[in-house]
Amino acid sequence: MGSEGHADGTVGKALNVLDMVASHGRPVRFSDLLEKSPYPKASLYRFLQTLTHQGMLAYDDDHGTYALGVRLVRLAHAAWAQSSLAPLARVYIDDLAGLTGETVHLAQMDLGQVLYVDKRNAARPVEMFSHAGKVGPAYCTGVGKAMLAFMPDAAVDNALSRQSFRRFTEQTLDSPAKLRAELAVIRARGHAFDREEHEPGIICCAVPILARSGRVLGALSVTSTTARTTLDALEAQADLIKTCAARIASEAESWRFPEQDEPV
Amino acid sequence: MGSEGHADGTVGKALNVLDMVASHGRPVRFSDLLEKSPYPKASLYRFLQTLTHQGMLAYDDDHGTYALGVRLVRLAHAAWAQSSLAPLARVYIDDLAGLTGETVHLAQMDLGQVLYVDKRNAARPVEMFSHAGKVGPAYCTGVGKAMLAFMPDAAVDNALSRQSFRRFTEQTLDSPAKLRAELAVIRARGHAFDREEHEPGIICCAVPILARSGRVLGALSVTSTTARTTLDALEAQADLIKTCAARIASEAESWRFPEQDEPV
DNA sequence: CCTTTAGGTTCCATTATTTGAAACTTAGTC
DNA sequence: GACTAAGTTTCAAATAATGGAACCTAAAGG
Repeated sequence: MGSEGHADGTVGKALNVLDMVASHGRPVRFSDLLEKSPYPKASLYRFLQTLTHQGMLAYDDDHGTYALGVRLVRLAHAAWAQSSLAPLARVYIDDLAGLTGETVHLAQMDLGQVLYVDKRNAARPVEMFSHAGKVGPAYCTGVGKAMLAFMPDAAVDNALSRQSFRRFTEQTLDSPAKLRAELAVIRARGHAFDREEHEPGIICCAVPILARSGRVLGALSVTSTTARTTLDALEAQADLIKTCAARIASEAESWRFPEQDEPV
Repeated sequence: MGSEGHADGTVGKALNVLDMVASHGRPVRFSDLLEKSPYPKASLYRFLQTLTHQGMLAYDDDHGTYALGVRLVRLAHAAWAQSSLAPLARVYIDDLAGLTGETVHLAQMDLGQVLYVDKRNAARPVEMFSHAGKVGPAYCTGVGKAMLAFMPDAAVDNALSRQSFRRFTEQTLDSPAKLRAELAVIRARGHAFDREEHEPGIICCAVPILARSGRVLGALSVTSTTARTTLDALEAQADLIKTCAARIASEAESWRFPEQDEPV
């Protein structure tokens, strides 16, 4: 929430307003926004007008509320298709989910947060859009730690400065120092664990997806519950996950973006 | 496509640039954009800088290309969750897919185009994000015609002015007159068909999702192939689909739901 | 080794847009 | 019918956007 960095120019301010609507989570009234907003009434009003007219927001006449507009859904489809690993990783993830019989997550780093871009749930299929686009903390998730462990120092510093280090469970690493120690271990070992650090009973084994250059492209994890398996059993799958990650990385290197295809 | 609305203000122009990047379909170089752009070099440059700095675009240093940024994926998740029918329709769509054993689409109208917001594919599950966010023509799809048939005249006029009326198949209704005649029939009958008007072999039966006020919230369709079934067989399911649509509408009423039509 | 060229970036005086206090208009209350 | 809260419009002043041209920089050509 309270994010608002330096809104550069009018566009930045307008996008900031967009975020304010998004972060509210449900349709929001003008006056509610006005309270949270750093902008004067008239300015906020005009931003909302513009964004609505542009289809980025939708205004509900009956309730007098603003919500995010469908144009965003359309843009996001393109964003997901053209700038996430998900499309090219799909077949490999399917394989991995099939082989392990567990839930597989594909994530990327976004401003110090983990952004889930794809998911395969062996048990219940579908439910995907509900997870793609979702964000989580980097410091207490397997994918987050796997990516941090292989990022350049400057990027790690930046990312760590954005972590809350809130203690979700007994196991949560609740300080930069503890996390940095763990990252060293992960870098040496090549894979990360989530030892119920984010949610009780949820464990995972995660590996980074690395370009040949060493750049972190994303991370891949196999997730399960303590009721069903153990960390050791998950670690036994580590090589399998690494192989899958390597395939995705290799695919990403040679990726040529497809010509605009036929719609629908 | 030819996105050319009147860009109001700086924000509108910046969003137009965003669309230009999106419509290119793959990472695009500055000079490629410059050719398509109505803006002078320096202005385009600054828009790209701003959007990149804002996370709406991502710049690839290695290739010197711009692509849509992950911030959009995050925003879209929120948009989808708070302003589409999909979240509240999910359970009903699952039912319908189970009962019919066919592919079910949930769509909404967006600037004269059909925007698919959810999908259940009985045969192959998943593959969802790849369809949610996708757009299609309104004049030759079942969901598109179902919505048009129940929209107010002004909105229909507006939507029709945006249709290409390209002939995808022998059956495509290729003029406003033919379409308007069909819409009258659909309004009287309560459901629409796609008689292989968009893709050969693909047929569907679609119904609008209407608020109590009569406002069109979206549309629901059951899709199949001529190889597997017939229009008559699909029509036999019409009441089932209508019931499902009614349930979704009723669910939507009790939720605060933003209006999303009224372009320009 | 020295052009030339193309793709990209920056400058800066001019111009158009944004700004925001205040006035105004509803729609709802007491 | 006066009072209030919520939303909308106005307008001169302040600010940001504009875009032609100059400027880089790296690679291609002579």
